[in-house]
Amino acid sequence: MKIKCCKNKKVGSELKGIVDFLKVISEENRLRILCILKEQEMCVCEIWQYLDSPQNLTSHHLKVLKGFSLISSRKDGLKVFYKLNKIIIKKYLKLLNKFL
Amino acid sequence: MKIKCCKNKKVGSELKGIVDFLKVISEENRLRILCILKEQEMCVCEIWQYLDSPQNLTSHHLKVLKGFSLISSRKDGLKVFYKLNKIIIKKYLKLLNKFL
DNA sequence: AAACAATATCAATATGTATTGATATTATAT
DNA sequence: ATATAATATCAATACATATTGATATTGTTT
Repeated sequence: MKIKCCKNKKVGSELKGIVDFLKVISEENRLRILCILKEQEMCVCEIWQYLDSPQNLTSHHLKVLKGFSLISSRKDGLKVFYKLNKIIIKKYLKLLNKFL
Repeated sequence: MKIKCCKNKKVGSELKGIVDFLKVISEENRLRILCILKEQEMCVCEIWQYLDSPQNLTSHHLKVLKGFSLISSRKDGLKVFYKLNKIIIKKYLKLLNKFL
């Protein structure tokens, strides 16, 4: 019996990567941020009002998402605009679909 | 600006459902259990040895997965065999892919 | 330079979830 | 009936993560 995700080292570490990705997106605010940014680029002040979540908390979630390269940002004056990193997200989704 | 996942009630509750699903599978042992069961039906005593996770903890994770209908079980003497509920899992993956 | 607006950071706390150890349950075998 | 094997449950603890409140940073406007 060769169970891939338990015996194979490469597959095992891929699985850990997926788990980390899932931990990041399994939070309501963060998943919502991704959904919002799927439709359009947006600045923080708009995002946190859409979420109905305080500014600092939203900022923190954005940092987590960015730390995982699921989103990227550009500065424009006072504002910081975030946008979705569709390629990275697709990569993880593909991997997840392969595993499940 | 009509951001679906924030304004639309139905979409919003779908999102919460996805989050719950993601919370369940974003745990290494549980995801691994799903991967194992993808390949074959298996009893608890085999599963926990594959995972290298104690019996009671494995049993607990199985309960969580079953509570979400991601797996189902049948009894055969002393042993309990678990198998993947592929249809439910596919349903959630499809939904997730729609959102991201 | 001072005031303001948008964003980020940080420490403290709260909340949730995984893990452990001990024990209960269920079915089988002697 | 007793002993054993497989699984499940439960309370206690440990650990991780989200949230809050206060403050810092950065760029803009006057």
